[in-house]
Amino acid sequence: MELSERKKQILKAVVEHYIDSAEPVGSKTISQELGVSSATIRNEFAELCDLGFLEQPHTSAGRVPSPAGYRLYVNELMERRSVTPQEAEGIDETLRDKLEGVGGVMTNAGQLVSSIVNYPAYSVTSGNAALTVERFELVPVDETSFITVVMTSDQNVKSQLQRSALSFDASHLADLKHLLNTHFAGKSRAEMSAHLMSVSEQLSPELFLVCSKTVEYAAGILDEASKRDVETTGASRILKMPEYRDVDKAHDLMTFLVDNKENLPVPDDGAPLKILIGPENVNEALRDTSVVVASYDIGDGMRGLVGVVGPTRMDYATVTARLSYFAESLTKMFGKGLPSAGMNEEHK
Amino acid sequence: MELSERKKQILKAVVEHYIDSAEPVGSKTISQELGVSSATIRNEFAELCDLGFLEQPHTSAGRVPSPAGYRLYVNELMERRSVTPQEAEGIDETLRDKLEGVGGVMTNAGQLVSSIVNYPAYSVTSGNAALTVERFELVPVDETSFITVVMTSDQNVKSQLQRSALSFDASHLADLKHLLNTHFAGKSRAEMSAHLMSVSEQLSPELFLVCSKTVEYAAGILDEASKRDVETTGASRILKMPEYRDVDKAHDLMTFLVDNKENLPVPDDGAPLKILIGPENVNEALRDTSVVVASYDIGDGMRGLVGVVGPTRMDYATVTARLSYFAESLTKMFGKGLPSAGMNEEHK
DNA sequence: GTTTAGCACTCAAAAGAAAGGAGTGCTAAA
DNA sequence: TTTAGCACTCCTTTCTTTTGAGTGCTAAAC
Repeated sequence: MELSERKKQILKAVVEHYIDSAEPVGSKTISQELGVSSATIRNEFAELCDLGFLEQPHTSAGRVPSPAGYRLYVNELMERRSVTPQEAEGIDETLRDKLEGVGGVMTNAGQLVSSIVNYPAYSVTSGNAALTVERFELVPVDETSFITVVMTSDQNVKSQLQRSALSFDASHLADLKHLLNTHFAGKSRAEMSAHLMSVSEQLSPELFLVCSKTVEYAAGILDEASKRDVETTGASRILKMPEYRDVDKAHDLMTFLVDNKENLPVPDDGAPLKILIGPENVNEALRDTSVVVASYDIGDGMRGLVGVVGPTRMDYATVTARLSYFAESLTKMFGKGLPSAGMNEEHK
Repeated sequence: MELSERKKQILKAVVEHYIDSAEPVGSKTISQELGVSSATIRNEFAELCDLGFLEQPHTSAGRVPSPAGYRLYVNELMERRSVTPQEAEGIDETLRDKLEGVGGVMTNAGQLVSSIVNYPAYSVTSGNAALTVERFELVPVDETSFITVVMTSDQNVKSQLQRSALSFDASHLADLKHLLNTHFAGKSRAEMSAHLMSVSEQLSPELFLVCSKTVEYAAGILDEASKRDVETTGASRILKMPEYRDVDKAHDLMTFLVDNKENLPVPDDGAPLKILIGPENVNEALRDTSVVVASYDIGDGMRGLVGVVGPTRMDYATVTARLSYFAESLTKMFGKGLPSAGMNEEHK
């Protein structure tokens, strides 16, 4: 059954008032706004309660949106505005600042978002499990040590100084490098490990040791890259929100955000923006918070996620506008190629 | 003037009671403990107040240690115990766990300390400004790109894929490498920049561009390494402490710990352990907190710092014992050489 | 059939009043 | 010098009262 136009207006007004006052909304407030008497509003209130869109903290209090109310608001009632020029400018600036600073927008994405929307935020960089080693390079340093350079299929380069009991001259190294490249390049993490076994018999124990050390180093890089990484920031912002005046509640959410960040929602459909309201969150600890999460394109078909966590009384309009804009900006940046995107191994 | 033995005993008892109850301590409590009447204690209380070692929240309340009281306690009264076997075991285990995980004890040092002492903690890795590039290596990839490998004087290796408009064959690269190594290896950050100018005239514009890109990459590495890095963790632990039941107070400290971490005390005398009590902290925001900070040896004469932040009513005995043990363990580890200390460029 | 004025009613929160009790300071005696 | 005794302070707790925003319902007005 479809709600009457007036009921929608009322619901919208209640949600919006509640969002910026955090206080139950009374019939009088709404009556002034819509130009009908408070008695009429009260009748409508009662029906909206029956329908499950509003709730009453106690008999003689105003109304508060229920999760279903927020849902309807978000789906149909909310004006899906885009960012204002000022907002856009602010976000652009934040992005510029951080970009010039220490590389890796992705790593600070959470922090940026948090400062942009003023809620705690998180960022997920979903790992690439299909990554392989494109090539090995070995650069001699002195008799007993050399530099291992590993280039992965996403054109990242990492390197390490490696010492060995054996002494190597240039030709030995070249042989080892050839061996590594023919046997291990292009292989997945699992294949590399498996192959290491079969190679063991063909080599002298000493050489095998060096070889396996190198392969393990490479495997470590792939492992690291395949891991999903979740970072949260700005958790302390909740302390300024009336719903978290209760220290224990605040503590619970904060420790969840810090210690349990892996359980933050990571939607895997490709939707650009997802809103999870209160009990829609699977995770117990998020039952009376809302999460807005957006995905952006890293290139190579890979995606990153940035999310915002706040009370259900979240300013959905602003958050969605800013978060979308932020995610789109990131996508654009990766599309155009970052200053040194994919060419730089350093994070942070 | 030296305090009487009994006054010292009383002060010690008051501090210790207050540390674990967070409640003003009355004469009766102490009287039971010392076997003198409460009236006697009250007389002593009054004198200790006059001397500035105790304070009275209000007329009819018990006594609370003043900063000077804590100071005396820490300097003379506290039993400077070392960790119990159980504590040692716990810390060793924490260290082992994290060590095996993703490298860099230093980066997680703060987190480890926080979990060990149950207060917010921070870790400072003081940068090395004297670092130089030990050598450059250039590894060809294809006509227009190569891998730049930079090895710094602390034996760290970093590398980057570099593209160029120019096409390079092996001999060109060898020349460029020679150029880089003769002109820029062993130079400090500033010298490198300066030298880049003087080289500019000897090279073709295109070659100079490539050269300067490489040098800038190296300079960036040195910059990064010379920067002091402060990380804080466990800030939310304060929410469990009675002095931070007030959300605003908690918020202030937490945002300070997160956003102003650069202002956390970083003592530069070589003392292994330093305790800063309340107003002894220069920083306004730390005026009613105490900080215990220990330094550990990274090797090569470099030092790292780990610190603990808490209310002045901090459990100094436990914190100092555990923190010292932790710092000593780290020093030992770096001394013996970590699994791959100084050989691995990845952090985080 | 809506809408609205009117009114009695509810209930949380704020304000006030009273009781309780831990702790003090002071005095005077041991 | 120590301690018992006692009046006093003032925070905390509890209970009561007041207040007021907001409600639900009814009956009249549109």
